[in-house]
Amino acid sequence: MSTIKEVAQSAGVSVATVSRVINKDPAVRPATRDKVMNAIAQLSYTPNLLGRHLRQTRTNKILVLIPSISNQFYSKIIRAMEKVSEEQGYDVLVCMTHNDPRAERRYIDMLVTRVVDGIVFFSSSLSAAQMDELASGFPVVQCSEYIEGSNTDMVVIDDEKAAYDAVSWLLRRGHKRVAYMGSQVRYSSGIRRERGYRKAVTEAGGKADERFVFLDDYSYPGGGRMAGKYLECGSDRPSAIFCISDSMAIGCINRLISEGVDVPGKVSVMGFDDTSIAKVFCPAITTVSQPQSEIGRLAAELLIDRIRNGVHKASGGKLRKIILPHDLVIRNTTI
Amino acid sequence: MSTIKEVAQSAGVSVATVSRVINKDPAVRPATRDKVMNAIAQLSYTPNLLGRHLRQTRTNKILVLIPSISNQFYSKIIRAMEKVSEEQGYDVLVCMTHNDPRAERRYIDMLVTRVVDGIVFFSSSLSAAQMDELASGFPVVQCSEYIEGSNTDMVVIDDEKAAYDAVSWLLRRGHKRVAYMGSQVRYSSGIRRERGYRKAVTEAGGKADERFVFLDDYSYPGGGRMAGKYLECGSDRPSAIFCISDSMAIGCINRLISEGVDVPGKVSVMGFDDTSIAKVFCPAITTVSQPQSEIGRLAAELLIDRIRNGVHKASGGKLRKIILPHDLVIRNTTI
DNA sequence: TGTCCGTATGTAATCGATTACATCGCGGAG
DNA sequence: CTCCGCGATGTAATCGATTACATACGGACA
Repeated sequence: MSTIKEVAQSAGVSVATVSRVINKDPAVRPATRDKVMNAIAQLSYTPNLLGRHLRQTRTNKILVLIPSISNQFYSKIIRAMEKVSEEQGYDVLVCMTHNDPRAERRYIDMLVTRVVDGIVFFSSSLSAAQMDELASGFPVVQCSEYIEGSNTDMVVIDDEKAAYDAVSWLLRRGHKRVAYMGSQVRYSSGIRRERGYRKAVTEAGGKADERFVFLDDYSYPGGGRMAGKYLECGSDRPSAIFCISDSMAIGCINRLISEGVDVPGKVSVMGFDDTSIAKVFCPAITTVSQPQSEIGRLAAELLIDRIRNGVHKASGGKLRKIILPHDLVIRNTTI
Repeated sequence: MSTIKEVAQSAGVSVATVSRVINKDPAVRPATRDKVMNAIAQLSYTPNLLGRHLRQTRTNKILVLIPSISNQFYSKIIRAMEKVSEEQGYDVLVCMTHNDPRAERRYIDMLVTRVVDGIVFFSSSLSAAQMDELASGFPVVQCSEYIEGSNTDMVVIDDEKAAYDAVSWLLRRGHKRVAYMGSQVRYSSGIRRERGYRKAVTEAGGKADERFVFLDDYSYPGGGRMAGKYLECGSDRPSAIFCISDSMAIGCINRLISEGVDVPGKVSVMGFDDTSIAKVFCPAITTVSQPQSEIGRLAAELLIDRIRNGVHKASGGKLRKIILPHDLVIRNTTI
């Protein structure tokens, strides 16, 4: 690989001039520019960004940290982030933590060691203090998930209220009891949704029956397994199930149907996220939708603002916690 | 942010010594090491990797380029890559091209400008010549998809044969005709699968009826839309459908069922990839499985080998094209 | 013609690390 | 007692770029 020095030599100018040409400095004579451009083409030279970034102390890249790409939910959000980022001249990198704190640490290091300019967190295993400390030195935004007690910019929905609304709706529709299917990994959103679930149940005069609070993972198979447990409960089981993801709901519904239990005839099932399959699935899934594009757009904007204006000065130093509205989408898996 | 120089000053040693401590050079006295460690902790110093990488000319990061994370197929493959990479001390970054050549170019620049050490391509919009040129200077592996006529390391399955096997199986089971549902975006794997489809149909004495070759996108809704077109074909439509992805198959099946068409009673539907939902879905989906973990593992190994041993010297300079076996997984959407 | 000024380019410091080589002090061998 | 070698540390070059500052040149003006 050729360097700026070789180009300079080959063009018969100094490295400074080559750098000027690369950076489109108007103060270089057309004739010189041409010479340099030729040399660049000749040697098929591309600047080493490490050198540039080292000098400029910025990289124009942002990192998005998610647990896993196998969860469809992130797809639309990240797409929106990419749109904003592209407009603003930033590249978006995605890394997966698989809820492994060590992996997370390695990727956070990319920020701390200045390989990227900022991070969007979807769930983190940091403590509130650690997160706050990171955010005090680097541009950081929490998205969808957030660490309880932490103070950073964030874009979220009111998960507790969303779950409360969903479960309340089921109860109002005449279901006496509602089962809960959540995540074993205690994502903050999961905790809040469970809280909303319990609140709705309690307020309706019942109390949450621990036999009907199931935990597994976010996947289709996870939903299937929980449906299995649910079926083992015998005939006094609830007539409605609130799942905290669409994948769970689908895994669950398929299991129920294959065991001959009619959905929604015998059991109503509700999902969460309104991912692309929810509308297409048969029966179409009743679910809680989040404004995914809006979430992604805002998160990217907040982050880039912090990057551009400095961690402490952006938005006058004030934190921004944006809570976006959720929405109940009634389809055909509930009566 | 503090630098190595500040740490040196604060510890009362030279930068060289600090660097030695960071890099665990055994030749530094325990007492000095402690002084330095203290200073590091005091200043909460973290090395700037740009500086290090600039000197070392490697970054220990590999980039995985995929069209979009909304396709579940990549999930398990990338997971396997992450495992290998972690063992070998590499970080995995994922970027999405959305089939936009400009976006792809920007991410390839991360390789050319030495921000990452190598790239795994899942589909690319480069020409064969461009890909070959890139591969002649940088570590590159093509995975699942590959550009026809290009010469790089690659890990793939025999898509043509896989589709041929799948469709032949349907024909042998007594289906007189088989419809094809593929991707509008002409991924190389799609082209080869279509070729395999046509070959099977032709060999069985028929010829592919263009009315029954549908193209849309890989998504659930795409499958639904094609099912709509299929239904419009009236009563002389084929009794089996071969889809080139599980999502398509699911979207398709759901649409068929909701229109009262029994699957597999009236129509058999076959998917591709054996993603996690295929087994769980009801009815469970007959599909073509690819050894995803194996694909990911091998692709990462090939790439890291090229990175470690140099583009031209790795594997004695020979290209490695690994073709892995596929497998027909018979479940309940076909008779 | 001499001074001044602006334009185009070169020189060299700099970013933050690594690392080849130099240096220093100390203990053991002769 | 001197010299050698080795272990521990420092000095300075280096990676590949950017950029502040210096300089050379040429033209305008008095």
